[in-house]
Amino acid sequence: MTIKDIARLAGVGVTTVSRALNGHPDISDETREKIQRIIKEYNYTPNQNARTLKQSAGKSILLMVKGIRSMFLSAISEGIQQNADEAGIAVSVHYLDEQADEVSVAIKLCRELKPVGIIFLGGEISNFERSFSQIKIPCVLSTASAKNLPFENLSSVSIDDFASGRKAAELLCDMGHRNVGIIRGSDEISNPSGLRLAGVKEGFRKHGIVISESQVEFSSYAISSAYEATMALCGKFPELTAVFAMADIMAIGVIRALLDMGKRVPTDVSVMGFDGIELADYFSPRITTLLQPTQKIASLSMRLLTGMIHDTIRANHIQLTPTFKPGESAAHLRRNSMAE
Amino acid sequence: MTIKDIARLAGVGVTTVSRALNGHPDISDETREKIQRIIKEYNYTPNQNARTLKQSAGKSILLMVKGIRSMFLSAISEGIQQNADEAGIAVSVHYLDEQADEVSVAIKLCRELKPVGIIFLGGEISNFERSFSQIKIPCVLSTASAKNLPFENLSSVSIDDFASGRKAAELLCDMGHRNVGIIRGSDEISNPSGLRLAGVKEGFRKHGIVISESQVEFSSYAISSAYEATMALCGKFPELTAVFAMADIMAIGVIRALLDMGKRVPTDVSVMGFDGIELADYFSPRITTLLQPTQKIASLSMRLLTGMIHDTIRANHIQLTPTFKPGESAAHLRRNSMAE
DNA sequence: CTGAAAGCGCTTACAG
DNA sequence: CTGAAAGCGCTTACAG
Repeated sequence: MTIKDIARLAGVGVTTVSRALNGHPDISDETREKIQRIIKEYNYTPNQNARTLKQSAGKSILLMVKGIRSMFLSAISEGIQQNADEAGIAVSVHYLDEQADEVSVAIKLCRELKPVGIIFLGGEISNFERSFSQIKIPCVLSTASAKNLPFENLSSVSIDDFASGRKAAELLCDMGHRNVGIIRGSDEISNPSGLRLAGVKEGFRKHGIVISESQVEFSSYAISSAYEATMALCGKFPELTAVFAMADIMAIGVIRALLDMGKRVPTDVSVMGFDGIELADYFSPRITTLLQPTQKIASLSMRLLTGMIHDTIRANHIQLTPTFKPGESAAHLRRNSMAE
Repeated sequence: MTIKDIARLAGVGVTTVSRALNGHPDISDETREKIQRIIKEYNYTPNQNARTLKQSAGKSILLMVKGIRSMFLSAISEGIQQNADEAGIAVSVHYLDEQADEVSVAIKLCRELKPVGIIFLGGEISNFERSFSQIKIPCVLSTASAKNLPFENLSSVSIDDFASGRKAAELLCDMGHRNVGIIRGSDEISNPSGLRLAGVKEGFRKHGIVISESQVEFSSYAISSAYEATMALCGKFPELTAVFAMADIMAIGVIRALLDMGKRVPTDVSVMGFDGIELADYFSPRITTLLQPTQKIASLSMRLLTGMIHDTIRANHIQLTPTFKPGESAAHLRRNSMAE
């Protein structure tokens, strides 16, 4: 069943069928209805390959989600898709794992899908530096800031990662913690966890505390990875009274590791997470965390992208602030366990 | 940059470039190497739209994953992709949400991707009954049995859901539980949770216990949904001493709800999960569960599919057995809280 | 081992 | 308002 069959059945040319298919105005109501009836009757759907092969430009946007299992990104992704639905914009979602190069994949997809714009959820700055210049359509990087990148067609929506790290440090300081271990993500300085770590250091420095490398461990976004990292951290920095994990999913591995070492949370060790995923609120203890405004990130990403597509705005870099969400996993340091 | 440009650059015809691209044998080493050098140099990748538009049959398999956020299905999905990688088979993964009709979507994708086979992860039996007859290529349904469906090109790999439900009932009975609440999934009788519920009833009947409708609540695969379901369940069946949740992700919502009602797990109420996702092992308490053999499901699914594709086997329905995994969320009923 | 030509199923100027 | 024709970038008989 092709457009030719429909044309024959309807007694019209293929051009006319194409017009009916694409809601083109130059067609009589009568003809359009007849064609639509036949399409329905034969349950015909046009071949997308042929369509995009020929089309000079598609009309959908591309959503690249890096971190298929991430509950945090899922929440934003769903928000974006909802926003797009409401605006009548088709979105083609592509999932990548943590190691993939999202920019290279996007470049390839651009040729095949010819999207009008792209939203990158959870991208890696270095991938953008390496090859984003090949992408010429409007794009938005969500959850990491692109303000230091030299691209005029790339906006970004993120939290202020440096300030967020500082805030985490201050919250833990206010609770009396002086010996804090840190579980961080990706090892790039310009990525969110690099910026947050710098913020944490700055926050502690204000209180006269220097964070050394022995207080920091790397982890991927797998719970098991955070578990291992915590074991290693406690080995090299046993005096810690609190752990700051840069993602709630990591905090879960952290808490389990602490429990397995016979430590109570938060009585012996406090744990602070980051992101504010749904699971954090169902965990036991409920995870004390810094909540990222996922719905705001979603709607702003869409708004920036459509604005750039319609040429009403230029590339723009928005930074939001996370909210402290008290849970049950962090508490004031007890006097008797203070090292000082 | 198209195949024509490459042909011009290499001083050969497009047919020859196509041959080099597709690893066709009828080409001299010299020519192939020259073409490959140019492809690398210009970083050319063929347009998939044009390719599949023309190709009578593709060579990739389709993997339809229903339940994008499901950690259980993710584990199987990753196993399948790994198996496919090792066998040198390309797989195109498509994610759907719980409400989508995976069979209709697959029918559409077949026309566009022309896959040689499809694996459905987490499908709904009723969708297969409605429209699977339109699919003519070999398919495998994973995690639900298709043995009662009349399709010669559809195999299945699943656990024996009825026996699994009975096993859960027996385990809880052995722990002394007589008043067990059940949090089940999808409301279709022929789907896994329907079969498991029938198994649970059978298991309890052997011990002279009848499970009434007031002991059963529905839940989606969202933690919050299981939380609400548990609240409702405890309202209408307050005497329960154990809850069987048909997915670990539900068990998390169940435990949180019980804790919020001031009940201790497992001291006051035992909770048994299902699936054996990684998170279950990091939760506190560790979730007692029935572990599905995800890696075995993955490898068998691939083996069945490739066997059918190469016509060496016919459609086949394999049922596996889950393993009891003792955790910390279920325990023997304490004497003093026994109702009898 | 190689290449010219047909054609996959659409869309898009172009002409009427 | 409508249709014949060109062409998107490939693959695939076919002929050499």
